[in-house]
Amino acid sequence: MDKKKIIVGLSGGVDSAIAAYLLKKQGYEVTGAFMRNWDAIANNDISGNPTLDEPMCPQEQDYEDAKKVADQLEIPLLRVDFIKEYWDNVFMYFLDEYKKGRTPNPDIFCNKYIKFEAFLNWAKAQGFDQIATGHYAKRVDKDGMTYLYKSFDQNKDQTYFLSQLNQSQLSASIFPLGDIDKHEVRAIANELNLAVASKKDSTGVCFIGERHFKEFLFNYLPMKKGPIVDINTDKKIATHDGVFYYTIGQRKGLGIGGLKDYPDAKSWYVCKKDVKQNILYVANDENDEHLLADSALISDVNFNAIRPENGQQIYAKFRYRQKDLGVKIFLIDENSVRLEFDQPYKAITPGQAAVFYDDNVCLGGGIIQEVYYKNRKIN
RNA sequence: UGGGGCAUAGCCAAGCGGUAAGGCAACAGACUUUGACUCUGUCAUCUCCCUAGUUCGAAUCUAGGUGCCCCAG
Repeated sequence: MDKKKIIVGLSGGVDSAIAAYLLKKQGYEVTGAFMRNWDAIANNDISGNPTLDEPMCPQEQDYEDAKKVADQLEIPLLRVDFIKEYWDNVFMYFLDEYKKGRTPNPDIFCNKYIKFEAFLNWAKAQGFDQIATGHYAKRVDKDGMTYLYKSFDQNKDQTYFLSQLNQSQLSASIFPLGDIDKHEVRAIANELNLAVASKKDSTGVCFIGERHFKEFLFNYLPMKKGPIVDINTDKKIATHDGVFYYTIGQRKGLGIGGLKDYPDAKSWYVCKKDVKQNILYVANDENDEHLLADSALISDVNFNAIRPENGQQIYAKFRYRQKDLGVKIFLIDENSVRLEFDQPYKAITPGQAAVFYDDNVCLGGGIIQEVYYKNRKIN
């Protein structure tokens, strides 16, 4: 039997490097691919971009690192761009959501449309059997289905970002890091003497990078000042730069401090956005009732493998790196569900992903559409 | 132009003669492949509106300015 031909997305980081190494060790015929999906200059990513003035743009630096890794592992490295696809399928969506006053999660769409669609299709066309990535996630084949499980390293688990993948995407993918933790990844990289063994984990929007977020959005969304209103008194207490720059539960960046009428003032938190009237509502207590929700309507629902039962008790994650929270799931139709929370949860934000779990099984996920508290829609 | 009150960091605010609390904001770092939250750290030193004085020593007392507020006109 021929060796399976695998192409690994090499980002220039340590995770994908070790993913490639493990596959090679397992006997696959491994090729690396470096993807570039964001052109800062062409995409007008100017304000809030800390790396504009650097002699080598960060993607080229990452490419150099990926090249070093490929050379050390003795695998070929291909290069491919999906700049247009990224702009059309991820970034436009991202901006549209912001314009609606919601808080999108671009990386979930990046996986759905770029890494596991554009890239996957490209790889197949190049004659590869499967693609692999350095995601911390586990693929489990059982009963003729391909399931997505949380990674062994619970702290790094990235199934949240993979929740929109379907059967054909999952079955064409390999996640070599599913059974080891980050320390081990670093340790292997050190043993191999990899150039990127100690490279800092990358953060920020995938393929774009770290940005001063509000300034980054200034590039694409016009500033539009309006009132910040105390939701408990309905009084204007400050001015904002445009409701879409803020997200529910946000504390930093409001610039509200030391108000005469609030001698015991604590920190202020965003609890509601009125896009139409351009009003930002805030509450003066991190435990304010206006931050709570007890049920939500989830749209764009995808189940990775099987559909849960109607009314089943499961867990949901409403933000990456947030604890799994107990919910009951009610199936409404093919693409939407309603979640009833075991108890009120804080800062549930429309536009963000709700990802469903049954213990370690990632069932799938969707986009938070409407949020309710005590049967009243609060967004 | 009579009386009273107040002037402390970006904002709110302690201090009442002994060598500038605290909170919010901001900034930095940690955490993090969204965006938040969270945690840690920094943040008044010819300084407490200005000037002069009393005192060993004043943000704190005195006098005079300046500005703002309230009451009465």
